[in-house]
Amino acid sequence: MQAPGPKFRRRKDARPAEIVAAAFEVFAEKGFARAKLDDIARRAGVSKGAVYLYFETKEDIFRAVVAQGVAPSFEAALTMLAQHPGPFPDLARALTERVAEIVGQTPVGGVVKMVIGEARNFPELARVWHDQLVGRAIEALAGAVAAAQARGEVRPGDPRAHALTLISPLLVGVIWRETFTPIGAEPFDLPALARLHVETVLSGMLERAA
Amino acid sequence: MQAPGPKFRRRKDARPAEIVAAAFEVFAEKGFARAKLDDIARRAGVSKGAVYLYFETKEDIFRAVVAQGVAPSFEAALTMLAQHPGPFPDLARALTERVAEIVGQTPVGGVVKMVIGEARNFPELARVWHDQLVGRAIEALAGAVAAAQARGEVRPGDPRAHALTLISPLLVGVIWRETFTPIGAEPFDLPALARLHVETVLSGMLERAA
Amino acid sequence: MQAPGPKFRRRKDARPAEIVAAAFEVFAEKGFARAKLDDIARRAGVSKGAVYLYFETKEDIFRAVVAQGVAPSFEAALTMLAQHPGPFPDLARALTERVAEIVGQTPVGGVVKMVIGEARNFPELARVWHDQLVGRAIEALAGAVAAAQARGEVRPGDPRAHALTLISPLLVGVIWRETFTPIGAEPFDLPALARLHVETVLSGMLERAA
Amino acid sequence: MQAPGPKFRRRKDARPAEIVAAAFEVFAEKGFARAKLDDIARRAGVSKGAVYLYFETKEDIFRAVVAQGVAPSFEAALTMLAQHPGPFPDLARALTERVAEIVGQTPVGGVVKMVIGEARNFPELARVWHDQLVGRAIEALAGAVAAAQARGEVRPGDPRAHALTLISPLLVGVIWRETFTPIGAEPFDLPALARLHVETVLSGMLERAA
DNA sequence: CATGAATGAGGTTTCATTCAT
DNA sequence: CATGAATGAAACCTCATTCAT
Repeated sequence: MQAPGPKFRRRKDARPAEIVAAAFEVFAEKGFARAKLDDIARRAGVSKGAVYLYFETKEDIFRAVVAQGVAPSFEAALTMLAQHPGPFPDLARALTERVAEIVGQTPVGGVVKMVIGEARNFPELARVWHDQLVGRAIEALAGAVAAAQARGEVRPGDPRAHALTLISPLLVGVIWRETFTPIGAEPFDLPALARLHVETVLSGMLERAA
Repeated sequence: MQAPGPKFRRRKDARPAEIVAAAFEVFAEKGFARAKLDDIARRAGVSKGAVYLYFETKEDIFRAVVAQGVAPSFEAALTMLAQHPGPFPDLARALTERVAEIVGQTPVGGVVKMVIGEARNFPELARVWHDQLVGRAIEALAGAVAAAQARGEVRPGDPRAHALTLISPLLVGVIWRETFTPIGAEPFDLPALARLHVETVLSGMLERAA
Repeated sequence: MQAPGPKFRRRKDARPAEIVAAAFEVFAEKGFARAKLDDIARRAGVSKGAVYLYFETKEDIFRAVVAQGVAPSFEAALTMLAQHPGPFPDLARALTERVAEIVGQTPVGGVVKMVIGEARNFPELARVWHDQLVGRAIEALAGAVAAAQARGEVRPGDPRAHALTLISPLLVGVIWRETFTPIGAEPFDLPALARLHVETVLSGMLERAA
Repeated sequence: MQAPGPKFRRRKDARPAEIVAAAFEVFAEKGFARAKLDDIARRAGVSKGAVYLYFETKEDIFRAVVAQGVAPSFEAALTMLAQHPGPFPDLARALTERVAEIVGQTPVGGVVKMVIGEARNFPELARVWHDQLVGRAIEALAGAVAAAQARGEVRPGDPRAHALTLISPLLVGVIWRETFTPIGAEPFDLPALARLHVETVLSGMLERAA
């Protein structure tokens, strides 16, 4: 009933990761809707049908891509945040440095773009990203700020707002890279940005010794 | 000089704007690909065919939405930036306050989301946004920073980076509102955030009187 | 060293029959098109590839199912018909009783459904069923009726029509069971139906003793 | 609006019926699964897309075809059954004659085949057919039988079984026509069959005047 | 012999765009 | 100018069939 065709090798274990990797590239490049299954499959080196051996639908692949994007080594940064005992400036410097590294060396940017662009269409994904990453990070950082405030290290003010002040430029830096660098806009040097930013903000946040 | 025409003459001229307004809502809600011409037409109160009397393609509508969705509101802020004569802190406070207002009272958020999500698919739009808005804003702000640095008001460091430090939290605040508030995440109070942020950063940016 | 258990000694010869049995269930449940090779293989306890060691195509399996689904059970009834020497009422009673049994104890119903539903798509199957079973049965029964008419036992009238009168309710009973019982319709008691029916019809068919 | 008007393009009112008619032919010929939307559209003289202006899915078209198949003038027969006041033999003769007519002149046969073949996959359709047609007919006929039994006109026995005896040959006749006539089997003359059958059965059902 | 991962043609469904009215 | 029925090119997804292991 169906036509024959050539075969390839069997790589059951490796396939899903290969497909997710290929899908990541295509989704990051085209967005969800313009990404074609055909492209994903071709880039993964498999047939369209093979993709459906591992994922139920195109949305499922997207979910896998975004969910996997949560992982990359932010865990370490979050743990650092939650447990850091020392003075606030040290924490802030270590954290922004670490985040700048991650952001510079992993493709989080692509995922961030996807999450922002498809949050309305995939609310579960927005929720996962909030609950497991962004929300946790903000709360943890706000917690550290509040503790520092209690110790008199940091000036008063909504700790969540302080937290946003601290990490926003890095996020905007990634978005800039994803959005404007491809059309030739001058890029930002993220590590340098991070260093300058953290010192500026620390100077402003810390209670001045009168 | 002519006498005003019949009533629905006015309506005729208003059509394109009505369509763009309707399209804006649909695009902001669904994203480009999931927005249906049918929805746009219905929400604009016209037939699908009528849309094609004013726009060539769906992409054209999108371009119009993105082009018109923001520029007007920000023009004033940009002018303020370009011409502000006074000391840097005054400018920074005026600017962030103005931006927080705009961001709180207009649907820029939706457009920002679209630009980020569709930049790869519509590079001209990314370019327009960069050249006419974001890029200009950054450069103008960086210029003001550089001038203040020359006057010894602001500490050394890449002026563009300083500029990013200054406006990022507001941008992230809008993105947060578009991305995570719909799934129940705690929102940020943007004006309050702006006020706290600008004071913090100013304290840190300004050269300390020794 | 241990002697390998005999568990791997699958009854090779039984395989095709097992597959046909599994296929029968799936076809009866889903119809030809919605029956999946995967289901058939799984239900037969073999791999999909194994199915193709014994059958060329899905259609082949279907042919085997339909061909085997009937012949065995009815052969005896047909022989009875062809050879029955006694008076017509005895034959009619014996036959309907036998048919009711078969119909009650075997899954002919499923096959009947398939033949009716797929006759246009598999004309050879319709032909096989007609030539080897239904047609033969009708002709044989019509022959018995004609003989009885010749002996003056049965009233005049097209013998094939009389034959249809005699067996239709049983056939409709099976179809009812397959079609309407699953949705909760009140079922028919086939043996009771057969008994009442044959007596009614005999009373009507038989020439009245004057 | 009116008039034998423009037969060109826009036929919104006529389309659904045309599509259902075309679909009926294709479904009757191929069955649900092998019927292609393309064929249905082409036979209806429209594009594939146009079909989806009037029906949500292929299944919907099928539902419309089957639901419409319930209508054809059985209503009159059912009313006749429910209200017939006269003696049972008159009712039986009128009814079988009417049913034979309907069955001979309308394409119920095709629908019957569909209902039998797809009952498991479309249980709602089986239910509609049972509740609105077949079940009602059986119950009404059984009611008439029971009334006749109460008047001493008809011999004892389950009234539903008597009802099945009465109408089964006609149903089997239609199925035969759909299943075996296309492959060259000798057809049945349904009106003649109906006449012979009803007389036979009546002779057998009626209480003999002792 | 047996397995099951892989293939890819084929079918359904969507929706931007057109054009007769 | 407006309408909205109609089009048809994609795009997703299924599953019979094959063949390397």
